[in-house]
Amino acid sequence: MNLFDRMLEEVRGAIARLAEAGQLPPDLDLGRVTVEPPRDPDHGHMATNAALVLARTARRRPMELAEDLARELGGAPGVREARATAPGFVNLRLEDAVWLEQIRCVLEQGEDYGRTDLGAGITVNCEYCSANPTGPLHVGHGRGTVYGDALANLLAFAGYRVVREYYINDGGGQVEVLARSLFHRYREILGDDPGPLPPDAYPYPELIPVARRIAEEDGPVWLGQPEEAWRERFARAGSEAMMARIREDLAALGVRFDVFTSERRLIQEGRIEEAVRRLEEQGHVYVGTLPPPKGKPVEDWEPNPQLLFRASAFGDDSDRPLKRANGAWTYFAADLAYHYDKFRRGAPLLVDVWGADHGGYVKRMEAAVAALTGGKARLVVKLCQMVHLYRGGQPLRLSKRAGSVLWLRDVLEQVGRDVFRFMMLTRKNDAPLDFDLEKAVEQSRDNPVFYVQYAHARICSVFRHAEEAGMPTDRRRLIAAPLDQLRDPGELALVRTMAHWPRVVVGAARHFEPHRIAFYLHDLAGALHALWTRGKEDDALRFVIPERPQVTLARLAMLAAVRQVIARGLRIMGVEPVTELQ
RNA sequence: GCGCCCGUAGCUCAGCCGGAUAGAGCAUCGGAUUCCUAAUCCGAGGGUCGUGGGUUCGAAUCCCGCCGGGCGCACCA
Repeated sequence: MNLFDRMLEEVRGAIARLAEAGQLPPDLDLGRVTVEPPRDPDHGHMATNAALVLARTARRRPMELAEDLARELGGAPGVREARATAPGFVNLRLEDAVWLEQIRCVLEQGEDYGRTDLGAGITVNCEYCSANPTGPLHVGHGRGTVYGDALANLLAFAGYRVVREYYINDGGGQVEVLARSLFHRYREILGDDPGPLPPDAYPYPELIPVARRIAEEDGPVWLGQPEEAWRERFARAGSEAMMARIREDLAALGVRFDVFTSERRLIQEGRIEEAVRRLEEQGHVYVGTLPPPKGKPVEDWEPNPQLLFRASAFGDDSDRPLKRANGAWTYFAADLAYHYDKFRRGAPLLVDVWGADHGGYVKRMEAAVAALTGGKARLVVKLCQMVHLYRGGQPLRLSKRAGSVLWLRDVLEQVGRDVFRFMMLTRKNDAPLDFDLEKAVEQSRDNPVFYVQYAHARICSVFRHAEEAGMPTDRRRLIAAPLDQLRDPGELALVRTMAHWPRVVVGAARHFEPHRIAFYLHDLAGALHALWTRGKEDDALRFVIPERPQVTLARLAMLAAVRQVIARGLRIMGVEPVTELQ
């Protein structure tokens, strides 16, 4: 249990004692009682709002109740001071030893320090990336993929059983476009002049080798054939080749999925009919005509009766088509079947990471999950906003039409996986993100990646020096270090920041916000850098002092613990901690 | 027109389930390097938290209106 939860228990105990003594009514609702670090460190290490929250129902003045609580808490183990302050907070100061003991916890628990059972072993299916198999990943895909991957790491650390899943959209119209694009290249290769590339075709040169392989394997047999004859062949070859390329891109990003699910396969296995039948049984499906779209007028709009899902009964703004006017299943129908499939594979919590341009799709998917699972599954959709690319402060103008796309792979080659991953997590998911290729490569001081990496590397450097000086650095000795040697306010501030880690994990996991890890690591690195510099000004504060082995051992233990927490945080972000920078 | 997201310092953004005098980085200005990595540190200036109401002990945070920006709005994905 982390320190804040431990103190919350003490607060609850104090409230129970007051209730027993008749100074508080029994059975108060303690749901809103919190123990948090105060914004202003002068107020103490922790503060509880208990008196403020309970005053009304207890019919007590907040300040008086706070004073009663402070009196009770003053005697709690590890509490040095408990003081009531206006308007009714109780500020707590803990014994230094309590904080310092966290060092030993970190060293003993290692990678597990900060792990929580928040998820209670519940299976969560995280679906992210899921880029169409029609081309390589670009930078926008990169953001959602990094976010999803870090979120999956975070949830796993927070006690969920995590399934990482990629949905391959290989069943719809976009792979037919891919097939036509490939066929165009195929004709070019075989000298059967197809004319200029049609405007809706994918212009990527990455398609040329795929077309060439078809030409080599099949020869000219498809020339002059109608689309129905070659579509399947080209669509299959194209999507498989592009998925192979996407898997390479994912590997370059350091992302691994547990499951790849193919839309085409879901369709072939009759899953759509199955899911729609289930909705039908519950009376959520009907044939009807939707009103015309409200946005820009659609020129070829005609009122058509369609098979519809009664999404409006589940909070959506309108009912949604399951079949097109031509009778084919819609993408939504397949996606609905897909989500039902994920639920039936054993995940009551479904997390989808989408681009912000799919925001209009959220409600209908939530409605579908609610209807299909009878409310037994919860769908959480996280939208990632756009990435704006810059180079040296100048916005990068890219246009798909002109074929000037910046592939993720190229960016990774330029800036490196770790920089890219960290930068993608320096904003919360629903805020747009500026990414400057030049600054990221520069490794300049306004690059937060290196600020954090530098802290880790500095600690590694201290250990190298300690070993050269013949100081013990093994884990066993560090765990037994005399932590009471750490008395400097800077040391204690660093240790307290480090001890916030379990809290950060819980907050980040509860809100599905891995960016909080990045901001926390920046703070922790800052506390380390500050302490470091004081050692340059005052010899007594240097980490390694050969003449004072006890102090040195305690400081090395502290540094080892901080390094452990930084490394853990970086790994959740999918960033490799470095041991030196040059 | 409707839905979702956003609006916090000159710029880019944090702000945890409502909490105390609203924070960080960049930029500007002033300092710190014999010695564990200066890719660092210390300090200063800079904010009506878009705006108007409401809820309450307390609102950047929750609710409503308005203004401004982004995304989306049958039969694509």
